[in-house]
Amino acid sequence: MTTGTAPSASNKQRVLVIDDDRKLCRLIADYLGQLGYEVRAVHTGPEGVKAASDEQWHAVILDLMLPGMDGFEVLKQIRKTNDVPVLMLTARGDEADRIVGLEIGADDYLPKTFSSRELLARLRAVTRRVSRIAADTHDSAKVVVVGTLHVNADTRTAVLGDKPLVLTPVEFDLLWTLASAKGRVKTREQLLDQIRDREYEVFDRSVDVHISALRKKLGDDSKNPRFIRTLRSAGYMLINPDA
Amino acid sequence: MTTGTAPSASNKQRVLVIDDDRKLCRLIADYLGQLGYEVRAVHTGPEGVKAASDEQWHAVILDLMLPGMDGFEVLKQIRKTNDVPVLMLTARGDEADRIVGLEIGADDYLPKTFSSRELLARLRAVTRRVSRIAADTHDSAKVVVVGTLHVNADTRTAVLGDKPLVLTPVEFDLLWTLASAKGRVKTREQLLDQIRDREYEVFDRSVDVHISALRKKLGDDSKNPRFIRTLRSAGYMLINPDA
DNA sequence: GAAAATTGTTAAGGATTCGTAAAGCCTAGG
DNA sequence: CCTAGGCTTTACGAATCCTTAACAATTTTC
Repeated sequence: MTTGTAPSASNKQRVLVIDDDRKLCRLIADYLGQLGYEVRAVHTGPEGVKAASDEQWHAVILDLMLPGMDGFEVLKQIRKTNDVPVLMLTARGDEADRIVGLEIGADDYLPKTFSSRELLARLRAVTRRVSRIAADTHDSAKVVVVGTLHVNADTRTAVLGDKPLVLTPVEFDLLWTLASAKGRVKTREQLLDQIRDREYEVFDRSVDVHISALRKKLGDDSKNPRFIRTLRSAGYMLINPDA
Repeated sequence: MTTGTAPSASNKQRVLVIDDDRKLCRLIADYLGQLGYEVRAVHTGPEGVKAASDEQWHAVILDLMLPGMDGFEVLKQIRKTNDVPVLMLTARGDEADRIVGLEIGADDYLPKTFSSRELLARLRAVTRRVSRIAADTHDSAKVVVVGTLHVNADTRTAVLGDKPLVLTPVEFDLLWTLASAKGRVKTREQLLDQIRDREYEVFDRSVDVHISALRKKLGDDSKNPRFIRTLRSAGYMLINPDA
């Protein structure tokens, strides 16, 4: 019996905040953290783009006024690889910005002077819309992209560049599990849990063997991996090679 | 099941406006009309609920201040049968209303003093994700076409090329289930759920047997299938042979 | 630097999964 | 009660592949 469709590792909603105002970040993180969200804040545009493409998020909160790379540019970069819902932070009443933002693919905006309740309401509205639509179309965005690697849980296929990979069932489940947690470690125990209905014993090497096979098919070198990194005495992690 | 995302006869975007302010309705209709939208306005809550459930809309613009039935109630009624994107019209700055609206299922709001550009931007933002995702899933269609195979749920018939297929009830249900999820895996459990009121046990082979029968009637070779592909340890998938 | 711990890799058989034929079983209609 | 059609179960062969065991390579510990 395969699980295969588990969308994410934990069931916490993961929110990425991109804002150079650390105080505001802290505020948001505290408030959402209390409510059971998992929040990470980064403070520059490039960091934000990287985080958005390296890991899986349920929503992104993006400040339009960033030093260096401007918020619109960040949004555009994110949209190149990602359909994650994006909430823009704009100055209250700055209608032009909001319009441009919405037109290039933001999902909503939040006035800089938002109340915590409004933040929560908008976050919920925006993620609800996504899940509602996903439920409607029976298409729960089951694709994860990591660099040139595309993993599709609907068709259970993986494509590297333009070459489809021929994977065994467990290899695919393993890759999917790693992909939906890209940028975060997965222990052997978690992996075995997800891909197989089996107890994990400390001397169990089967995960290692499958990883080895996977790496071979990915053209990955275990000593200097582009995709699957080993974290000694911890587990494995799928990483974004262009970073 | 209604969705509000189904394409209408014309490819015009259809927008329903629910507002007792006829002047404002006219304004919206004119502006959106120029841009190729098809707009209909109704001026009471009950009319709005009826129109929303009777017809397919791409978006609804809803005034919260309605005589008689209040806007929130209208929204709740609509949400009972319908997932169409809803834009609320609220007084500028009335944060409490906006939050309540978002919480009971609105997708966005529009200040009463909106500019035409902002209206358009929000309309687009709200429908963009829907159309993006729903583009290739005609989920209310009663006919699915896969290459030369046509499956019709209304008549419960399937035709391959010009030859009608003679299917047993379960075979048809199975084919229909696969057809309405074409291009995506269905597990044996899901298939059994849909076609039969029966528990799935791991040693249950009846799905396999029906698939085998279906393939025979489809002239399909299980090792190199044109229609029904086996995904080992996962399930079955209907594929488009010319793709 | 040696020993211990951890991970990488390979190859082989034992286990799983699947396709399909045939037998058994159930139900509706005579 | 019998029949016929259809669904499920059983059985077995074939193909695939998962685990285990063994050894090599690497890193950490002492």
